[in-house]
Amino acid sequence: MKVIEVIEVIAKIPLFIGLPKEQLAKIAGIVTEQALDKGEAIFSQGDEASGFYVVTSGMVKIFKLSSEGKEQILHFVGPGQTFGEVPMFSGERFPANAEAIEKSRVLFIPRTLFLELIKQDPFFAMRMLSELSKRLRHFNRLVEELSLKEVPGRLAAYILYLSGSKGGAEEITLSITKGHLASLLGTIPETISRILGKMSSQDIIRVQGRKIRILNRRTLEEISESGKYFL
Amino acid sequence: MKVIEVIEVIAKIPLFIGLPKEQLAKIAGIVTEQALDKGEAIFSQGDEASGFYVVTSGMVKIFKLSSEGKEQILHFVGPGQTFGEVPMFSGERFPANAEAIEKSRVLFIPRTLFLELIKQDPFFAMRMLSELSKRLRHFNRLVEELSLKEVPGRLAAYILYLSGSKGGAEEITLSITKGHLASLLGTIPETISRILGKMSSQDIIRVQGRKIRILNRRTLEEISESGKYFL
DNA sequence: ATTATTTTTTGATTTAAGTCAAGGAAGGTT
DNA sequence: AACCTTCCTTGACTTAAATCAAAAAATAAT
Repeated sequence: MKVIEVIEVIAKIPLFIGLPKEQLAKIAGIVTEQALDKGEAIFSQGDEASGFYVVTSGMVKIFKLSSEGKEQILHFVGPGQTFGEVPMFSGERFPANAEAIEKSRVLFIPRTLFLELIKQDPFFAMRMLSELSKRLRHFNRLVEELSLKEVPGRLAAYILYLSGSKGGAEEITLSITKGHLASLLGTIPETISRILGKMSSQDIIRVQGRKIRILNRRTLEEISESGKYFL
Repeated sequence: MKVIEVIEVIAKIPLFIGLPKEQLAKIAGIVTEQALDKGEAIFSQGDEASGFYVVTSGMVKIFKLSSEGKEQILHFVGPGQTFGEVPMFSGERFPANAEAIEKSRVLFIPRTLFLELIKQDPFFAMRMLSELSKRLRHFNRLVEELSLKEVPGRLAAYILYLSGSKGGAEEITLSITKGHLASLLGTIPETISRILGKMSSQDIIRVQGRKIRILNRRTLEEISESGKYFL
């Protein structure tokens, strides 16, 4: 990857938006690129967090593993998004695992560089603050969904969320497999399959592969809000 | 509450530790105090976050409400601890409810004051960064416990956590009711009661009111790690 | 102390969702 | 095309935990 391309990528990271060209060029000179095959691990729970990552292509999953090997996916990270900043910032170890779920490329930004940036531009910390509080809100939502609702409610909320982030689109396309979706919602593929099947048979949605078309938004909202839906 | 007392309280808040006396005095001149009865609401989900709070006495619970009124407690806040900074910082609305669970007193610190502080001392933002990433780690843990483990595992982990925060003490005392504990662990009082009963009958712990004595730490750790325990 | 209120325990029952098992569908590879 | 994975669906069964109901215990109030 050329330096110019790297600058283009990092200039769009929320953390780095608004930085002067000279600083961006400096960063671009230090970051290293990594090519990853499908299924390749980037780091594991407990590893030293000596820097953080930006996805330039592909898709990375961040997940925890129970002692039996059952995984709970915390989130997926796609192009332009970053991961690993929080433990990097506090100098801790990574609290979760990261793995590419398809052929991907990531940039690695070392901690030392980051510390220097803060020294040079104190308001740089402000942007970081904003990012962290966004993350907190996201976790807040995750906790709410995992504990307040039953699986159909979580699934309905997730479909509406995807639709909403596209301005109320009637048709959405999953960027992940249904198995991954299951883990993201804290359940298993079989359960997701059954609920999607039931919702289809009741003409609430229409499912074709990874495409989901919303036929009855009202009902979907009810399921999401009340959490009640009988299989 | 006298100004001197207020200064003493806020000087111990992680966010304000290390600030010069003049700034502390200035803050103390602006904060307002609130006395709360048991069960009194401080703010509700959706309210404008025009500032944040510090508990000076009593206990406050932060919780979400499902549409049926079932509550999931996110955390409890005791003397010296703060709540509401995250939405205050990002200028959002409160994402949860706050309510005193006993007679309490809280200080209110307005957003405007906070913004001025950042302007005057950019490194003030650094302390905030550190605090936020600690919160994130905490949420991380909560998500893990809610989704990776069954209820006995969560309870075992919670008991060990309380013991651990007391340097491995064999006897711990709950600062909350068992009903609140249930909600905190994403379950109901009956289930907590049954699990504690079973653990007692197997001499893993001994329960007397809100006191819990650990008799068999090894087994407790196994339940926490494997998540397996049969009632 | 006696009443009232909140908290905790116990038992019977229901239910959502997990497990196990096995067949299909889809996608990629040679 | 035929092959091989990986992904998805369906069915029968099991189980952890929620719900419902009611009594006992502990706290607080008068």
